[in-house]
Amino acid sequence: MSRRKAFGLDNQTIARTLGEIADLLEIKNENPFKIRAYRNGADIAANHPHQLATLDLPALREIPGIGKDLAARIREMSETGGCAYHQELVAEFPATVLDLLHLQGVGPKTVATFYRELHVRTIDDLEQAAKSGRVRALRGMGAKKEALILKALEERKRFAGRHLLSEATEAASGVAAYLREFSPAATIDVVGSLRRGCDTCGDLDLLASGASAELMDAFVRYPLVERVLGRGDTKSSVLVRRGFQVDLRLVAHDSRGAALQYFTGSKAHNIALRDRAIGLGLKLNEYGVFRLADEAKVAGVTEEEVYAALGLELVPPELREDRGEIVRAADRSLPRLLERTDVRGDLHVHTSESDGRDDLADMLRAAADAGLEYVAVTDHTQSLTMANGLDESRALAHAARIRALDRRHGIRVLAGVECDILPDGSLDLDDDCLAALDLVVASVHSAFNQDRREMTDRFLRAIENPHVDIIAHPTGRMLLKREPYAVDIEAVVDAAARQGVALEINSQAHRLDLNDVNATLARDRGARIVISSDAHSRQGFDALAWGVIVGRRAWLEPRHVANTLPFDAFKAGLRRNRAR
DNA sequence: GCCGTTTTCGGCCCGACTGTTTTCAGTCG
Repeated sequence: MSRRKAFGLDNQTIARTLGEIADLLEIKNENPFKIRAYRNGADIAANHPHQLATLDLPALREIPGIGKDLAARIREMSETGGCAYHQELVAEFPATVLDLLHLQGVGPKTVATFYRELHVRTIDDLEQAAKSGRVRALRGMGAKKEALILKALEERKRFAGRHLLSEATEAASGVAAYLREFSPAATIDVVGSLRRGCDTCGDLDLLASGASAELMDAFVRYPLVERVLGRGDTKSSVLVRRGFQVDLRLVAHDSRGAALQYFTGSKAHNIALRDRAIGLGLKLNEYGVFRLADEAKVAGVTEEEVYAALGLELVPPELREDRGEIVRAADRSLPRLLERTDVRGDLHVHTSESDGRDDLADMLRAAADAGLEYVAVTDHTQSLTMANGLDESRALAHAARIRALDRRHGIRVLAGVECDILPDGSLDLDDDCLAALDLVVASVHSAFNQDRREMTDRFLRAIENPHVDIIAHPTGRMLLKREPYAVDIEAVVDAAARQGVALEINSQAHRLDLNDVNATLARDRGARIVISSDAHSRQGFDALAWGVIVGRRAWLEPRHVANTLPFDAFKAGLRRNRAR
């Protein structure tokens, strides 16, 4: 297989361009279905497990949602690095107006008006226009709208919008607990992208079923509320401390199932579901499933019943992305998704010997308390001096201490290291040392700015080292902070599959790396996958829950994840222990 | 712009809230 990638054009870049075309068409007030087609195309590109730039025209057109035009645009981008249609649109509306779309309460129509009437091109232009009272003078606007825009501009500066899954979960739990206390008879559910387990969340969606109207008053009076964005009888939105937008919807008890389904999304999943409903002579909304013929309600109390009315088995929330789950639900062949309790071992754990907070014995006890059957202790190596990384002699001495504690705290142990992959792809400890350990996790912590070729070769060389068992956090992304390294993940996955090296889903909430899409790719290409906590303290094992969610979003079953195996079977399956 | 076992034309998911509108457009999810 050729690894040459024209312009190194990745799916995210294609997705961004298609998304911008959709935004610009929206500002132009184009055909909404054309806009949807581009939006859908962007979504497909962002979530496609294989590099679209490597596909030819017929292969692109085989992807549902990619037709003649989109396929041609993707090919054009792959070959030239640009897209004439996109440039044409940018000539009409400067790309900077797209920033305006991200402001709360500002949509494409408003952006078009600002640009046409006030020549607003940038966020700063808009701020000046609003401050000088020019916004309120526009037709359809007023003093209130102008004040709202100034507020949105201020908030944009304060809150950059998105939140880690872990933080969002914590914030949502707080609001939900408050609402449950106020209205014990109601059922409070967390829905939206949080329920689907997305790695970051823009806002938090809560659903209250069977609550009295007073719950809405209680909601907008939640002590952490900083601002009420909207207040209605059945729907309200607030901003709470630390920049979380929280939306609450109220429905009757007998619509809970339909509302859970509706507000969990995703949008693409719901559209596909409603389409299916229509085909069955039914209508699906947040209140239930209804016969089109006579409006009779046929389901809505539980989610199971809603899916059943559509001839489907219940789809786990993590799969609701319109990535084939509906067909599988119709066949009753959805996977038996991984669960936290399936994970028996943790293969990436730090102690105070390097940069962990707790000592070896405490970490082993905590791992046992977390219900684990085995744990690999993998402290950093010497090139990470600020983490007090181990050289060969310390690594071997540490390994002896680790092995001495095997079974001592009710848990089996493996003596390992998290060995740095140096910029040239060689490893940070010599081969004799690595060979003397039970397990070697290898990862990149330096020279992040290497180009795609160098970084990819660096990983490939590390994978070729026979002492490497696992590659940790393979793309190096830091959610909301740092993009992934420029690396050809497909090439890394293929090499790992060939060499029997496992790829890690790192469970740290700011990493979640591999992500769901890449984990699916790894599974498809036959690479071994492990889910590890990267714990740096006794509490760090809790993070495994996040990694499991990523695995679920990647459709992983227990059999796809090596550390669901019992200790002996896992150990025997390690690359170093297999006859080659 | 995409799609098709009744279709190559004519469809394409649905509802709540806000502000400025005297009946509705825009935004959001």
